[in-house]
Amino acid sequence: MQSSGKNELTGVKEIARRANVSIGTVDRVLNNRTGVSEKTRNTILKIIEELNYQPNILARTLASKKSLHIAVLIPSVSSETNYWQAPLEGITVAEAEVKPYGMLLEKYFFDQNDKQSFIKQTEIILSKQVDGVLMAPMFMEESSIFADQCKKLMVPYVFINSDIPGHNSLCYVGPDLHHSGSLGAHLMSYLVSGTDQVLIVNISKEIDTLHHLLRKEEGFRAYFDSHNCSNPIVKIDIRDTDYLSVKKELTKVMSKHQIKGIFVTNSRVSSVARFLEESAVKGVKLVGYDFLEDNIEYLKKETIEFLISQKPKEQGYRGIMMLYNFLVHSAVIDQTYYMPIDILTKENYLFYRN
Amino acid sequence: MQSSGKNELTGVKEIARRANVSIGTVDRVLNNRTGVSEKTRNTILKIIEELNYQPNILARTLASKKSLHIAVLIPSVSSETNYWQAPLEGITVAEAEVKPYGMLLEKYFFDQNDKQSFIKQTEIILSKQVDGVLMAPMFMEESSIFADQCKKLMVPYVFINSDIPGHNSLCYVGPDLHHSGSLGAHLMSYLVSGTDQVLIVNISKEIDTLHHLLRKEEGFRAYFDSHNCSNPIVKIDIRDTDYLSVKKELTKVMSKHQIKGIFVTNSRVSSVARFLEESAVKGVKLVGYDFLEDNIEYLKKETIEFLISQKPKEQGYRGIMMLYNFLVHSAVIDQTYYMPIDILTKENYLFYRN
DNA sequence: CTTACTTTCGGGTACGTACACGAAACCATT
DNA sequence: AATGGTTTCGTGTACGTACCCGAAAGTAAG
Repeated sequence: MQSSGKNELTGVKEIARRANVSIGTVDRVLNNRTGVSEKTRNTILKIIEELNYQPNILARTLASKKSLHIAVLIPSVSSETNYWQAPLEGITVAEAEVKPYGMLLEKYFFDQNDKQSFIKQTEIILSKQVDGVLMAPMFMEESSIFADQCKKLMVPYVFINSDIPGHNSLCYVGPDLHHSGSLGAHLMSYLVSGTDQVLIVNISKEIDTLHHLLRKEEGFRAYFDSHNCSNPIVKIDIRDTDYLSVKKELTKVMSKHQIKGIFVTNSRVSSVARFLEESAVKGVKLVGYDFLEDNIEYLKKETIEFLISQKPKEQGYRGIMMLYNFLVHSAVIDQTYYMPIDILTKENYLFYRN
Repeated sequence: MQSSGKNELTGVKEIARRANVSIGTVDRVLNNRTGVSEKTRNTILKIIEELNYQPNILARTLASKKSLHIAVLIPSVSSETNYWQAPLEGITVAEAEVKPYGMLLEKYFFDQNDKQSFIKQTEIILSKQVDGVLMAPMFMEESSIFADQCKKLMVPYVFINSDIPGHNSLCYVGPDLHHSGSLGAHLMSYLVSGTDQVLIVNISKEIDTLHHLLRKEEGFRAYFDSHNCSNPIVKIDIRDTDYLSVKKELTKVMSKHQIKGIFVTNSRVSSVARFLEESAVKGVKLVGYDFLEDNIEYLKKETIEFLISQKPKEQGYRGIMMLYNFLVHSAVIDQTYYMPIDILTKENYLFYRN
């Protein structure tokens, strides 16, 4: 430890000295409060400019007994899928990091299969006084309405995991779904040969979330088109997420077609893997999504060839940090923060960081 | 903004009140300074325990006019390779982040091809009074000596990008070279068929850095062994890094063997790609390392099939943050922080974050 | 020129911690 | 008991900013 360079003439005190006023007046200018004549305000402003004054955040948040309240609105971790565990963890890490700097998080969870639960939570949030919102806009319509209400209250909000374009959120943190699907297709192209049939599987109960899956499907098809692969592509939507339903649908389609590769557009890929294993199907290559325990098991056993993951934990972390940097450091925020599209294999999954 | 929950009875003042002493005494205990009787020290310690007291970092660094001085010792960004640009960027980002909290970085660069320049810089660092060191231990011997000197001075040091095991550094931040090589092999196995010959290329001038490349080669071979791939593996070391030398060596080996896949163990893969293109060789699949502009160009043109990258920028960022968390938050640091092993393709490189 | 009222500003205290200085208490010698 | 020395502790000030209160200056009306 060494003593720092000292005698750097900076801070409100120096500004006050130069402007020949008290620090109180400088303070009023800085926090643009009333009670300063236009003349002195200008001289002070000029001096601030000259000095390139940067307020000391430490002292600021120490002196200010205010806290920033952030509402977090994401799906609950259901027994059906624990995908949202990861973003929640990222949010919790961020929480610990920003807490000493005066940011408090309040978490609200909703049921992915129940729009009403979402609406109810938004009402609660609106009744409180919050300074920012981090949300997963799963339900298009309802999320739009809530976002608009936030905008009216001048409360910045960040979308996470999936986007609703056109609703100028402070930022979107999440995957580029189209390219994500294209990458799936690229990987698949290594696994099948020119004439093999390929199956796309969408497994989702809610129409709203299905919409996101369709963007991946588009990307997938786009790759095969632009690389003039002539593989026939079959596609099914499975609207019941339990294993038996999945099994039934897959059995049907697999008997009808000679499928050599399957692309599952979300984390439910483990159900498909289970099906392949149980029915002892050989030679079918599987590509799917997300670093979940179930999926990794099948990756290890090489039932799943590739998993694509988009750093769900970091999505949560970044989302909070965006709000933090905006509200505390008044930083300029990019409108979209696309997550990297990560490829997981048997060899590298051990080193993966969500 | 809302006012926070207030009247939380915490802080030195509360401790002092409960222990019936002044805050000065509490302060002495907290910073374990001398001048406190064993008895009162124990009562204060107990109260601190009970309250689960966490010192306010803001107030602490505000009141303390000390700064932490960190020395950063990494290769300079040469014209030959700008790999170290990325870690430097990460370090710079971290610098901006920790500066308001009283941490100052001093950067020292050395020439990768000149051990003397490394030694000279370590001497300068030792002559200054620093509180921590982040270094790339490229030269085995010299790095060991420097690390030992740091240890003697009780200065924590973090290794970045490559490790020297057995030198209990505070932490190693970087890739697991063996697994990295295995992944290269896995990817290669998709690109060649059972009997094709595969070429491993090490391009490096310095023996010391060559050592790291050998760890990747081991991993590569290990994969082929454990998956009983019978592909014949050829290997060359190229000790001159300029293009003409690379071209000469490659021409020789390619004419002698029927090579179908090439694995380049570091970022020099673009030289090999250039060779393939200029000599109009077709049907040879190329896998190599690092998200560098030259490499990406060839990835786009599909001359390079896969690039493996290990977040060089984040390595720099994490390295600094390790020291920050250790020195400022006195956090417990894991001994190794392996970076994820990322796979880059034509489809996903756009979204890659170093 | 008062009086009353508004605008503009300075001084003081507080946030939670670090650290220097000096006061009080303790102990051991004469 | 008086002296000197050491250990133990309390008080005060500082870090850079926020915010309150009241003083000074300015303005308008009588």
